[in-house]
This record gives sequence, structure tokens and C-alpha cells, in this order.
Amino acid sequence: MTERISEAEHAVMEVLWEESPLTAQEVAERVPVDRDWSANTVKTLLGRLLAKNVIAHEEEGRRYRYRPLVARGDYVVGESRKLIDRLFGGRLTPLVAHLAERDAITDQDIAEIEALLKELKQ
Amino acid sequence: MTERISEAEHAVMEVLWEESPLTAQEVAERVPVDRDWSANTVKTLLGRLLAKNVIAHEEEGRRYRYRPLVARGDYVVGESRKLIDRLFGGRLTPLVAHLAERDAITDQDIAEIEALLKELKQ
DNA sequence: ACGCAGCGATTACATGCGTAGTCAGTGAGG
DNA sequence: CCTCACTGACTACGCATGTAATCGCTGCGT
Repeated sequence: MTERISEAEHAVMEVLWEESPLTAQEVAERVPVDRDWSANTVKTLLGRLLAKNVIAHEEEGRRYRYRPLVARGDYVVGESRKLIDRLFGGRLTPLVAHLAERDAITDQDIAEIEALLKELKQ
Repeated sequence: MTERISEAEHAVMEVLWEESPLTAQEVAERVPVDRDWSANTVKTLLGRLLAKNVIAHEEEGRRYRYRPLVARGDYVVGESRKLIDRLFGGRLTPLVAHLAERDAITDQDIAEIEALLKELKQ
């Protein structure tokens, strides 16, 4: 149902998840500077997100205010699942194991996740 | 350095990671059936992977045998990091937390990861 | 009343991707 | 020898994406 969100579009979504509703201009102002996008680029991306039905716009005077239609949590879980399915046969453990094997996991991560899992078990 | 591997290309890589070196025809035979690709499609993908320098081919008679140049482990860790950076600020815990929150984690996952972390701590 | 700044819509264009057809060379079989 | 099947190379083509310019409308300032 929910169409694919591209990389560039995702950057716009992050802005709207952070704060909404926003006008196109406000979105453009909040996009990370290293993107270095023209205002037109942001408007195009908003238009595409509208067409994909993942944001909505409500009229406000002679402009629109944009607002996400999908929750960030749903999106990130969906993307995470897709990656885990594609690369690790749908299982979370191998992901953690691979990261650990390459020292891509900190002691802090370990402590946090242990605490989290402990909580989950109750 | 290592160029981006597309979704379709990744399916080919999985075949080669599973077994290599293989001829183009052998790769085509081993690609998941639900892909339903023509042999030509597989050859195109092999060509693109060659151009991207992620596989190599060695001559064998009048055909080639293809072989991965990047390790699967490197690839999956790279992709995982990209996702974690993009969606969770580079931290692993929020990924696990989000999945847990949506019941996308099984009791088995929990047990396995706990065991894994325990081992890591030593 | 009029021009201009700002807005969304439309159009543009290069590149990548998914999928595949066609071409040219060559070795095996008759 | 000659043909044909098979192989890699090249070409094709429509759609998505990243990035942006241009157009047409309209309300505000003078």
C-alpha cells in the first residue's frame, strides 16, 4: 500500500516528523544544510510524497501546510524489517552478531540492549 | 570506493556468495525462481557488477566464471550500518527497541541475543 | 490599479535500475 | 568446411530518482 520513499524524500519526511505541519518554505529551511537543496527541489519532493500518499496538505491561506500521514515508527520498523529479511533471513540475532564481529558495537550498546531485553522479559 | 549494489544485483551476489566461481548460466539457474528472470537479464546484471568492481571473472574456455570480490560480511555490515545511521542516529539500541515495541521480536530472539551479548562481555 | 514577490504546478533532464532483445564471434558436430 | 548453438557485448526502453528551472496565479504594497 504505502509506496516506497526514496532517500531524498526520506530527508523531507524526517523534517516533517520532527515538526508539523509546515509550509514548503519551512521544510526547506529545516532540511539538513549539507543537502544543499534549492527550494524548488524541496517542493518537488513534497509533491512526490503527496502523490505517494505518505503526506497530506491542508490549505492555509494561499499556501499549504504539509503533514506526515505515516508514523515514523511504522516507517523505521518497516525499513528495518526489510533489511533484516533481505540480509539475515528475517532474524535479528545475525544482524547483531555481524555487527559485533566487526567491532561495530560498543560496550554501551551492549549494556543498553541487555537492560532493554531484561525489561522485555517481564 | 565500492559502488552501490542495487536490489536486483544483490540477488545475483547472494548466488555467488553461496557458491563460486560460477558461469553466467549457472548463476541464472540458481537465482530464486520467483525472480523469473531471463538468462539475458542475469548476464546484464553480471556485467554491471563487473563494471562496479564487486565481482571478477576469470576466463574458462570460451566463457567466464564469476566470483565475488567483496565479502558478504562486509556488505551486510555496511548496509546495516547505513540503515542504522540513517534511521537511528547510528545507535543499535533504538533499532532493537523499535522492533520490540512492535512485537517484531520473538522470545527466541531475546534469548539468542542475550546469550550473544553475554559472550561478548568476556 | 499595477507590478512584483511568493506559491504550487508543470516540465526538464541526466542517471540508475529492471528487464530484455539483438549482434558478433567461436567452438563443436556433421 | 559449414552451420548452428551458445557466449559475452552492446543496445533498448520505460520508470524512478535527484536536482532544478519555468510558468501561471494571486494577494500585498504603493
